[in-house]
Amino acid sequence: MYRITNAMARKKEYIEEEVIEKAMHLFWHNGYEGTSVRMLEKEMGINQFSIYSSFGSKHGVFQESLKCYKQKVSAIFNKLKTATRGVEDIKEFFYDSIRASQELGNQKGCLVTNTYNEFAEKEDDVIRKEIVDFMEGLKAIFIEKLRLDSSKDEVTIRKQANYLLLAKHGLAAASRVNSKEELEDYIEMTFRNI
Amino acid sequence: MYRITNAMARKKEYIEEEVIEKAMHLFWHNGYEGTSVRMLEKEMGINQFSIYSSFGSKHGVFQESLKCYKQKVSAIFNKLKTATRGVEDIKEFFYDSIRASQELGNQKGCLVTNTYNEFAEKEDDVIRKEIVDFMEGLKAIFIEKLRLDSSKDEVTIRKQANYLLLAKHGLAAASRVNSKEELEDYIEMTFRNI
DNA sequence: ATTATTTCTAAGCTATCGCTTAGTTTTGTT
DNA sequence: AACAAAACTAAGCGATAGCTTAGAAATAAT
Repeated sequence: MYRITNAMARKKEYIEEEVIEKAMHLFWHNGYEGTSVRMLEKEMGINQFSIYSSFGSKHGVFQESLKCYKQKVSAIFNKLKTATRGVEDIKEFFYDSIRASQELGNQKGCLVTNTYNEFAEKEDDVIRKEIVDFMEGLKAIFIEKLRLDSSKDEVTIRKQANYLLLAKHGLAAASRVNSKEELEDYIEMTFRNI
Repeated sequence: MYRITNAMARKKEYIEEEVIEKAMHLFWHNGYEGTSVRMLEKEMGINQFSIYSSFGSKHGVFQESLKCYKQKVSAIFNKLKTATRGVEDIKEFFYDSIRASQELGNQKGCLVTNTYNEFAEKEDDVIRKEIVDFMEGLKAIFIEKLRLDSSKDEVTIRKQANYLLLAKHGLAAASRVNSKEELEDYIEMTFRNI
């Protein structure tokens, strides 16, 4: 029997934040079901054992990927949050989202909304909470901006609901368009009467 | 050696049109990837052998299911085709679609649009053609109705493109809403400025 | 009744899924 | 150098995917 010591062990040969970013892009492009652990293994550049010891499960990798995504887009969120013009800021938010999606090298819209669609029929409270938080957060910001424009008018419950719809379907549209131009048309169409 | 005769053989114990309708509902509810051949076997009430001898492959079953769906909704299409009011008819088309979806016992929006989303990144020309034909057909009808309303105005290319977007995203929205009321709100929001 | 033909049931095929385990290698402390 | 702890490689686990096949059962002309 050896007594327990504080001997140090072998070092990790990868940085978790770095490999998760690669996983995120894979999930973004192929969806959750469309991404296998073997694919993750290849893309992340680490063995399955390392994946499971770092993140527990494929689901765990996905959760971390979602967090990574949220962090990547947080700059756009903060810009919208601190903006002061009103509805025009919301419109710009969508254009910022398109740009960010392209800069991140991905044309598959919004990872959160893609996930919302894919997980719609699944019973997965962890993911559902992540998504709903994101959507409701966006809705709250939208309503704030709306208040800036119509300081005299009341922001009715129904108007608030419409803004949640806008957040949901607007971002969803980004995942379905065939081109940047098409998405721009869609945004213009959507905002024509707000 | 027996000589070739015209002896008749055993009869099929199922009607292909009937079992395909059941398959369609399964695909509608769970998507293509979310539906396994074992599930089809159970739902259609026939053995895997029969599935493969009748339809060749899972893909074949899906193709027939899409055709079945198109036939089911053809009544709504024809109503829109022969309508004469204009944009108001398009709006009613969406409401008819909601009603039909509920009457067919399914709340998963439009099978064609769901398929469009699920097959977006797949290389599957057969399915893609089915979907594009459907969308373009709908767009053409929309433009016809638009002409009724603005007989003097020109129906620009850009306006036409917007109507394709409307067809695509409007139907897509139907697959993402949480309630009938939400979809109605979305339709109202969409049509507020057309 | 015999025969050819088709449909049926049920078992099994290979490939891949998410995940685990056995055993080796690397590490810092003793 | 001896040792415990952690991370590595690679093989393999049971379950399920889409699909096929072997053989029994049913059919109608002969």
